[in-house]
Amino acid sequence: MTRQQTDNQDLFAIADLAKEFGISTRAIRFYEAKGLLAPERVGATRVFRRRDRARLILILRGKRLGFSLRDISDYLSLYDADRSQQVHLLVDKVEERLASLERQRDDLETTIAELKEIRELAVAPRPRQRAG
Amino acid sequence: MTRQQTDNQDLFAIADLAKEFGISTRAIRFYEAKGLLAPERVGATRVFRRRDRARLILILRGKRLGFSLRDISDYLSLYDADRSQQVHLLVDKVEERLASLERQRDDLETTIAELKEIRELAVAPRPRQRAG
DNA sequence: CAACGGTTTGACGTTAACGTAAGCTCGTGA
DNA sequence: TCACGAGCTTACGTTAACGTCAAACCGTTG
Repeated sequence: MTRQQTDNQDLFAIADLAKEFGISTRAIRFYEAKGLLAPERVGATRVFRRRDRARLILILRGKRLGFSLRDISDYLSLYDADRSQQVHLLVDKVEERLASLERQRDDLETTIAELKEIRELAVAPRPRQRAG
Repeated sequence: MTRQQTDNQDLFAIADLAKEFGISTRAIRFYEAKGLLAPERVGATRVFRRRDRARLILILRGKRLGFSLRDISDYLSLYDADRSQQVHLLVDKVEERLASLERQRDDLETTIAELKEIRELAVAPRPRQRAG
């Protein structure tokens, strides 16, 4: 299967996504095996739609944030929690996630501030060796 | 060796730090093996000072941010880059780090915003089933 | 003196997240 | 027709970050 071009804007081969996001096809299959993706099949061949592509974007962002695939899986379930879940249960999970993310943001801000300070100290005029 | 109490405020046993930060002594030894910590020794026993404790705090924060020990090691070297490094080299590394962290912060902000939206949607009055 | 709690150094086990290679199928172009 | 490229499954290999013993060494306390 090669790139889906003229026929349907909405269908992607596994190699399309791999190339677009700079990951391996193996990784994508792995995400499917872990339940993070669920592409359709034509015969044995995976066919990805926009929805799968969107999920993949979320997966990769989660990875950049340092989350495990397990975490990301939970996170994704918050997205497509249409109405299968009890609303208050969903909200609880979302709140929990939010709290954790905001803690992470604080850590991040602190780290950024510290690095900026290091930078300033480095470029600042440093104490000169006193003669004598 | 038990907790260093009356004698010296500045000395910690491995178990002290482990308990304080809720990690295993194994983990601490592992960090040392990876060069992230370098406690002194009294005989064979490790003795940690405030400096080591401070580094440990940075290590754990790095972990919360999803960094590998390798990354954290590089990061720590920015801190104690007294004057062993060329200033502009240090600044380059710091800038690089900063850029990466700011990208991560953007990802984080996006994620937080999305979760808040999910929360709002969940609690918002949902479209009612039309009779008829 | 003997047991106990804390520490040490191996060394092997484990989990996550893929990498890599083998072997097979299918559609297509020379 | 047949070699090629793309895809599939199965399965073993790899790295990181510890967990989990095991065996041995103090210092002290009953």
